[in-house]
Amino acid sequence: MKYWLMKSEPEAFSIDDLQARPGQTEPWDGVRNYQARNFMRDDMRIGDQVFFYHSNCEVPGIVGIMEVAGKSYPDPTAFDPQSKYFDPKSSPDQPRWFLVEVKYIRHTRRTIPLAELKEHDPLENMPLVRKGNRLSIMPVTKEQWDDILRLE
DNA sequence: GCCAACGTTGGC
DNA sequence: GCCAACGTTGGC
Repeated sequence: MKYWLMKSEPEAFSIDDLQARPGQTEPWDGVRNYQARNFMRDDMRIGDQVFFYHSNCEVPGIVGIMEVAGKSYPDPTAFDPQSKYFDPKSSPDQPRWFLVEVKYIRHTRRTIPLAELKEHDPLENMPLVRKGNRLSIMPVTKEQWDDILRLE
């Protein structure tokens, strides 16, 4: 089993929004970055554990845990001209963007702020805490996962 | 294939 | 709201 971290702006989609879908999976759509796409398309497996991270908000940080609940498939929002994620270069025949389904597991007991993660030396190699990092989906090692949960 | 211009992300 | 960092686009 692998571990991951996925970012979302809470104004667009928050951990509370995910929780509000009990027993349902949620498609993690709208990712338009090749590296992040490749993680979803090629490396994520059902059952992988994922930190939910709130970005671009008052207190950016880890707010919960979810689980990969469905294998990857082409992101349908890329085909929809009405969608803000529409990409005319992606077609059902030759899809460019992919997503996975996720499901809610739990909130963390508190928001674990980015500022705190940055001060925690064992996490210094995480892309998340490195300057200028914009990757919205990244792998997390088992050691990092356990470390972060100890900060909870 | 280079690289300047532009757009986006996301912390602060 | 600002702006640094970075990815993408397109002219040449």
